[in-house]
Amino acid sequence: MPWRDGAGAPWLHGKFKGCGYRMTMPRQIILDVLSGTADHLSAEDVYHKVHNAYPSIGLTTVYRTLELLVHIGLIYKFDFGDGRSRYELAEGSKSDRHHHHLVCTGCGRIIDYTDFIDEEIELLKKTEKGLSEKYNFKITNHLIQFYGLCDRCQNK
Amino acid sequence: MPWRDGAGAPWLHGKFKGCGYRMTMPRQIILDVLSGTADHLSAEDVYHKVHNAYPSIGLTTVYRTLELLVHIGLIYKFDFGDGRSRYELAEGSKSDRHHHHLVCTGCGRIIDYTDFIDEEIELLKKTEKGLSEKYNFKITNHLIQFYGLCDRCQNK
DNA sequence: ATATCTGCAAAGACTTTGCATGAGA
DNA sequence: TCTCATGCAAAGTCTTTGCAGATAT
Repeated sequence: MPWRDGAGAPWLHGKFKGCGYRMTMPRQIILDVLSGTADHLSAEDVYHKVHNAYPSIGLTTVYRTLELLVHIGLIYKFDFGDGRSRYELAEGSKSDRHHHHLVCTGCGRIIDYTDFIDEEIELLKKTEKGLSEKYNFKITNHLIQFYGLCDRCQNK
Repeated sequence: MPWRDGAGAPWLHGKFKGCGYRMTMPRQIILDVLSGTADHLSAEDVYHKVHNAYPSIGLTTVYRTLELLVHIGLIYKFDFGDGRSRYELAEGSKSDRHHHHLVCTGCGRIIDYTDFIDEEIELLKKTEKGLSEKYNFKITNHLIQFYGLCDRCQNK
């Protein structure tokens, strides 16, 4: 069976094979789904979207693939406090800018922002360096989120 | 039954009553436990510690009390990625400085740090102001965490 | 006195695991 | 061919809910 013309098909094969993993239909389609949305999908969201193109897929496979993709570094896993994990493509995969999140504690809406990112990055670099030295802690990642009420939820 | 000489007994009564809640033994002891540790306890951690002083307490009450304390703003709830929520006293309660966390993805160890906090706060204020205006988003809280490997886990 | 709080048991929600079948390289 | 991946079902974990009895004010 030929590969679908998925978003990241060409170089993803290499990425998978290089790590000793096989490129399969479910994996391809899950990546397509993640590439094709700007939302922050939960495992079940992904499952439902994938189901359209590939009805026989199981939720287990979705979980296992997402875990794998996080491990490879192709996607990020987030917790926004609503009890389920959410996933989004890592920057390298798309022409996505590095961003952080505004989380509405009223309705759960997530807003991506890139404002002040340059200054943020600068401070983060400095902080990472300082913390690495002081605590001998090898920093690989960071998380910044703001919580509050979105415009809709303020008027209630 | 007289009140225990708990850490925050005096002013907490007021805080509870002012919000229409009753100050009970379980609540008092849970607060004592949270005040008496620098760790980031899970609900079950709290349950076990409270159990020593008050064996009849139920895990349900711990969950309900923690939720209440978060709601009142006396404690913060965190997710460090290990599947369970963790709690720590808010700054006002103790003479605790505002801090953020280093999370070791190897062993789950949490390190509090206060380095660069002043610069961080400054940038955060600026960012909060900018984001509030741009997205009409009323920011109430923020979260900053660094992930990586602690000294022990790097040598494995 | 009475509205709130508690503990137990059961249910709920999300995620992981075991295992036989199926599919990629 | 032979290992890796999948799907189903079942189990696992953390957390929430329902309800009768206990408790604070």
